[in-house]
Amino acid sequence: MLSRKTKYGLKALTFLARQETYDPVQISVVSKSENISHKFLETILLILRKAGYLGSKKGKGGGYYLMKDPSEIPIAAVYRILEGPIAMVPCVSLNFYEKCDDCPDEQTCSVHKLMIRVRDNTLQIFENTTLADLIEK
Amino acid sequence: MLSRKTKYGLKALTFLARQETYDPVQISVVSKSENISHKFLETILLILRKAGYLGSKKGKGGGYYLMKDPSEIPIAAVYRILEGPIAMVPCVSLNFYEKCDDCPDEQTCSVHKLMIRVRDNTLQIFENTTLADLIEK
DNA sequence: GCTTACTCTACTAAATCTATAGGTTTATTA
DNA sequence: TAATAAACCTATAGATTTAGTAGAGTAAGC
Repeated sequence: MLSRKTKYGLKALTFLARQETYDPVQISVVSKSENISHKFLETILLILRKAGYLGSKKGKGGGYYLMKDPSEIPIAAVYRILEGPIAMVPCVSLNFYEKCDDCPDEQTCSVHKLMIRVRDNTLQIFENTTLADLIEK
Repeated sequence: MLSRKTKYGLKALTFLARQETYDPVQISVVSKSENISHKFLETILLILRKAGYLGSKKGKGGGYYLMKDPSEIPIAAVYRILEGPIAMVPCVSLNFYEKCDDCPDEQTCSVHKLMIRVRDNTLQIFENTTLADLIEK
């Protein structure tokens, strides 16, 4: 299941990518347009800013804006920041690898092999899709 | 993330599928071999039995056994029983469809389109992989 | 009728998710 | 320079889910 955090984050990013200019857009404008709680969106945008995808400006006329071209923001990156590992089990994660405590041998684990296939497939989509692809009709 | 319930369920099923005969295997045998809490596995196997994939026998010499040939048990079915929808958002789920409360129009939703692609890919793997495929080395 | 092993209901502890509250900081503008 | 606007930050609360436990009940076999 995709968390609301990630879903809202993606929606907010596409909203910003759809703007004609990259002038700052207020949180409240995004939150109203996309039906997202203002306060919740605040924390999400903050995370994306700290990750370097958004810039912000304080005070009147302030808001958030994209720091990169949408074509340079792969979904995989956004997903990892907001949701965490793309893999369904930590033992097949490339960026967040962890050994399963119950599994003595990954090589012979049936779930492991299956989940590698799922990861490769999902990864292929997430790495090769960028924000720019999402804003096309 | 794959829940432990599903992971344990898949491991238990492959364990049963690897047996030479389909004589009943005690929960405790499976739980020890696969490092799964006995009581937790109990509830998982019960679910799989009620779904028709396992049979059980009570009393001495009792246990669980497969009701179908491993090649007739697609991973997708097991996943849906134990984990729920394969889709990452309910609005792209085939079997558990639900409208998103925040989204006014699915046709123009960028997340929706993306998640349909992910679902199709994952589904393709889960539908075309059976228990029989998992037990091969 | 005793033992074995599955069945079933209910419960709990911990973690995670989805926010919300409320004050702080910074920038603009009148 | 005072007022205002808007992001920044920390903490926390409520709901839900997960993972596992407890313990009594039921059926099968010897």
